[in-house]
Amino acid sequence: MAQKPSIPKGTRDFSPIEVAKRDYIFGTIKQVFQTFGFQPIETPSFENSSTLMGKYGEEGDRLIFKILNSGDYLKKADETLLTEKQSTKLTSQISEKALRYDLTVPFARYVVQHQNELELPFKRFQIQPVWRADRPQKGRFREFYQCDADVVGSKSLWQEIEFIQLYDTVFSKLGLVGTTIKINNRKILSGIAEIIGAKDKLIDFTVALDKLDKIGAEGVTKEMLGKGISDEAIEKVAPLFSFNGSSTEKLNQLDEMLANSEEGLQGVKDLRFVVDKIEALGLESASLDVDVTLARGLNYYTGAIFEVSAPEGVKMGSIGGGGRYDDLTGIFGLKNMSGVGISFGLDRIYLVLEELNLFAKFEKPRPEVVFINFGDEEAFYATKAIKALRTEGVKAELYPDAAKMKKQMNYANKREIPFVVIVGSKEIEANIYTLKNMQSGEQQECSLEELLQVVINS
RNA sequence: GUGGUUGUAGCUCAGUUGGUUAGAGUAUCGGUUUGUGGUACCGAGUGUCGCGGGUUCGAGUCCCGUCUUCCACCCCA
Repeated sequence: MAQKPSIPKGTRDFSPIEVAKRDYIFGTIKQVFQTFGFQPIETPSFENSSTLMGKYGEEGDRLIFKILNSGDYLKKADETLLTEKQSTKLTSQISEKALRYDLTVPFARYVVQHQNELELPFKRFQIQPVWRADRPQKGRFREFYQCDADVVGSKSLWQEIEFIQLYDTVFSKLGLVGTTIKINNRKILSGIAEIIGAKDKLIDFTVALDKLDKIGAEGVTKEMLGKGISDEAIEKVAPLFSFNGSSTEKLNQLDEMLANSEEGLQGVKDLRFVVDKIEALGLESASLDVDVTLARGLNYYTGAIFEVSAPEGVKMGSIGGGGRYDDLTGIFGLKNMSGVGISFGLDRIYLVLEELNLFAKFEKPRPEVVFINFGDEEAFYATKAIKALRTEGVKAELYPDAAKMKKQMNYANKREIPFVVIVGSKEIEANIYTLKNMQSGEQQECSLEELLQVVINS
């Protein structure tokens, strides 16, 4: 009984054409990373659970794929936990490894572990898959690629400016015009929370504020009330719900609102520095938008926060994000290592490029010439020519079986291979090749040199 | 984790108020054409109708469970 094959939910197979398109995006991002001075590293697909757990909040812990210990893993497990079905506690006993959830935390681990070998500031990029036990939906998978660039060992705001330029460069090169780079600063959010006396509820407050564009002022108010933030406090931040104007105007308003918060004012100052420089330098295809509601769930951010949204009209979650974290390595025992980084969501960028038809010029990967196979003697003769073609960098192949010619021609046709070479006893005898142009249908007899020339010049 | 949605041939999909042997297009293979593809014509094969249970004389069709798909929430790239 044949079993119907399937792949786990949230995972995908990639066909040759899809791989070609993905490689194009990878290549573009990689090349830009390198021109900005980043060096590649790679880390293992799975880490010790202790490295990952607790770094992404409670929700994050739930979404981490845990790897079962090998061997008789239940032997060491606590009987009581087992009978009481305490999954969370039991998990730490039967699983000591987990698939990485993002690239930032493994990078922090890497920095700490290799701190004595690194030249600071250290600029690294990393393009690898990550896994999340999430429920899939549009643009959300359980296995997907992240393309991260981070700098550690520098608090310079110039780094933040560079990242905005980096985003702009990548999206411009991909032909993705009209992206919006949203920027905010965690210190501003802290400052606001401080002003309204809800500092202890900073996370709840920011998560609620983050949903403004989705659920509106009313929804946000409702959610804040639900989290125990007072009416009075919400009234104080109400101006944020209808925040608009130019970046400078927004920043001026924030200065006023945060006059009594030292941290908040510092955030505005930092943000202003970055925004002013970007406005003076200009961007190619993206636009920068100061968005006070931008919060991002990850709680390790301490300074700037970035998020990139696709051009208007494309329904897709953010296609990139990042920010500054002052103490990500602290938990691994290395203090005072400020870092800032950004991430590209490759799979979502792919979907956006597809939707906007920006892959139009893509061709299926295929050889340029295929040699018809009439039998071993003919194949031997053909192989010599194929070797010569390959030496010249021409993608050439021999049809592996001496199948019916119709079948071989059909193969060339289906794969859109532009040239077919026919070699039978007639050709061998005259030491020539019959070259057929599949598009025009024209055929010519030629020497190896002529064949090379025609194919190369096509 | 919550709510909804989807599943029939390799692919895209029909399939009536439950009723005989579940169809079409496309793809595949063979032939018209033994050294010539794309077009045309002729022919062939293909399905545990997602899986498991139930109702019924009878289930692709109705009910329940489960998995999968897609969507929304939560969260996030």
